[in-house]
Amino acid sequence: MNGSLLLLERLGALIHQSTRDDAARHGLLPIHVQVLSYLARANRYSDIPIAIAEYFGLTRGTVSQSLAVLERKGLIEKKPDERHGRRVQLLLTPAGRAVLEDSWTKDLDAELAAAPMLAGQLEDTLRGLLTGLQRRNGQRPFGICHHCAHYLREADGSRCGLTREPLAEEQTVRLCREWTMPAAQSA
Amino acid sequence: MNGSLLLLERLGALIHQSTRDDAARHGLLPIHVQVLSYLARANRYSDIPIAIAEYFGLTRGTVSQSLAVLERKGLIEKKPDERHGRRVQLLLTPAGRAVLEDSWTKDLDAELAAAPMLAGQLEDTLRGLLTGLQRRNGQRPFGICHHCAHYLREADGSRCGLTREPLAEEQTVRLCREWTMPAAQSA
DNA sequence: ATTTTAAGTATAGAGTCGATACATTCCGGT
DNA sequence: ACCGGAATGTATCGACTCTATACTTAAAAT
Repeated sequence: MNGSLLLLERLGALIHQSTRDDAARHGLLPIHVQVLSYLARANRYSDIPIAIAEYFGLTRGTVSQSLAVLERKGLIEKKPDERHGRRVQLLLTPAGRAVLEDSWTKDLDAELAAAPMLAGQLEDTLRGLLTGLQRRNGQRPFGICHHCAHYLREADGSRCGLTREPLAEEQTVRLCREWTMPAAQSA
Repeated sequence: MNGSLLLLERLGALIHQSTRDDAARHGLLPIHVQVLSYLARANRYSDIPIAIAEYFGLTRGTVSQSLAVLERKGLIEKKPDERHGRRVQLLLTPAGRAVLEDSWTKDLDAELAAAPMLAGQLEDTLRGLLTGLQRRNGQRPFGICHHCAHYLREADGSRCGLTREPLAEEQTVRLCREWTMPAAQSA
């Protein structure tokens, strides 16, 4: 029995609570803010409803309704994808971006600065927990291109080996639902 | 900007998601399981609706409704408190206890065992984060008697200096909403 | 060309959650 | 003993989540 277990459970509850407070300040619910935060960090393969469903472990129907609310409030825009008939690209509006400005993470940041632990070590531990939990839940890991098995560095930029498309530098630091762990670090 | 920030945000989302999965297995929602888990660890000063509202940052009305659901499903019982006319003591039924048996924390436990960090160090860091977040949210800290400023060790057992009542040993390891940090460790 | 899969939507039902109003009990001071 | 406020719990309304189910349409596989 690990003593950190109850602490992590409580920490999860507090994080959820802080997110709820943030959301309430804008007349929203936690999942709304979480979706906005996700979209602010998703690349062009991942700013679609199905990716949100996978990321948060929700059904497509649930996500569809939450997105309708966000669109009605003018926080996101739906843009049909010409190349894939059925797909809808989700874009943050300036108003949507503004919601992310004041966040509980400011507080967390301050607390972390005072934490009596090496930052890198804590990061490694948390990353390990995340990866493990995701694997156990049968979820996609949602990493960034630079550390992806499909990432190809080329003479004049980079390319995704899965879609064969060139990648704008700005896209490669965003979350991707196609992310795959390279063989080298498959521990 | 701390790198652990996004990790903790994602970890919070995953914890919530795991809790939702656990709850769904019993036809419940996350908050239901969280309330049951809380009641399993609350002492006799803290197994009342108002304490749950404080612990999870919800209004009394919201908690009242969730408790009605749990009672209707036979997972808790409400027992009027003779000494305090209006208060209601909340007790887990065997069925309620059974819900807590299979939990995502089993997975988390396994992951923690493989974590490349000293258990005590991680615990200290997490405890610091918790305390800081709670203070920033203006919440009660909800600790256990053994580390409480009101805790009095006596010849034949122990006593709560706030209520003047003697404490059964079994009660002193449970969460208490009256918990106060001793001056010595007020860092 | 036909089937299967993927992606999104629509709808109904249970329940959360906040807001508001209300009832009851306790506790303070006078 | 009385009054007023604080604490605790409940009732009700409205917006919304979330699942389940059924339904579309487009892409992929055979």
